[in-house]
Amino acid sequence: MDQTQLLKGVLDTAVLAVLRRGRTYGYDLVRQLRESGFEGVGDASVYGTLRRLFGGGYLTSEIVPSEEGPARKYYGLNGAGIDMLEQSTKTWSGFADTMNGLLQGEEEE
Amino acid sequence: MDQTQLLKGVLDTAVLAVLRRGRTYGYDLVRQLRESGFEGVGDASVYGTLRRLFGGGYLTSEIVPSEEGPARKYYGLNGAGIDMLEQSTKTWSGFADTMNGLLQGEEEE
DNA sequence: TTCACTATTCCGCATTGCGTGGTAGTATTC
DNA sequence: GAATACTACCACGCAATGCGGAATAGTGAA
Repeated sequence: MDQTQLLKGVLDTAVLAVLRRGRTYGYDLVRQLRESGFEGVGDASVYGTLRRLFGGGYLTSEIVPSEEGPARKYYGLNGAGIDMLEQSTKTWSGFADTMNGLLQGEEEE
Repeated sequence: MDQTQLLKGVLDTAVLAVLRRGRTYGYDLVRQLRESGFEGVGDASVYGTLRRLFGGGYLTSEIVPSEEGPARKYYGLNGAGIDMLEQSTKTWSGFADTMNGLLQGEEEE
């Protein structure tokens, strides 16, 4: 009923997609995701995703002092991250097509 | 990377969508899902989904003896199931739009 | 008879990944 | 110094899928 379960397996892709627009830190990433439509996304989920992606070698990370709070941890895509984004974009597209076909009663051929 | 995680939160919708084409039993439903594109879906996942949906009051169920094996358990949509399908179709559409927007770098306004 | 295979249903365990609630630290304002 | 915003992160729980296996029923082969 809610997006919770839909998010699974998609949040990493969403995070990578936001990161493609430019480097950011977790707190801001959450904000961007919510503005993009994932309103209910939890910050901890995003931090966890960032941790997983970074641990998997898909992201770069750099700590930058801030003047309005604690230091920010900026993340950015590296080569592997870009590859993964492309890859999972394809997976998503195929999946979405399958889903849409099913939902529309596919009356083609 | 694979569809495993993507399936979560979508399998029920997919099952309902297949059921809208007509009543069937689990084994055949698995076959239809695989033919539709969800190739890796596990039978136990589908049976679990059917059990959940039936338990939630979204399906009718009827056991029919078969001549080629054990009795089949036919499932069909009832009113609640149809409502749920409509509802989750909307949720899915919104979600997919959000995702696609993110992935396409949304250069609109 | 026993073995193997197809058809069909279902259970238990492990895993993955998101949410909730909580912790903690810095800067600003009162 | 108390409150509030900004920022990062952890531990625990839960939901849902996969995997492996079991059980039932029928058919055909060894």
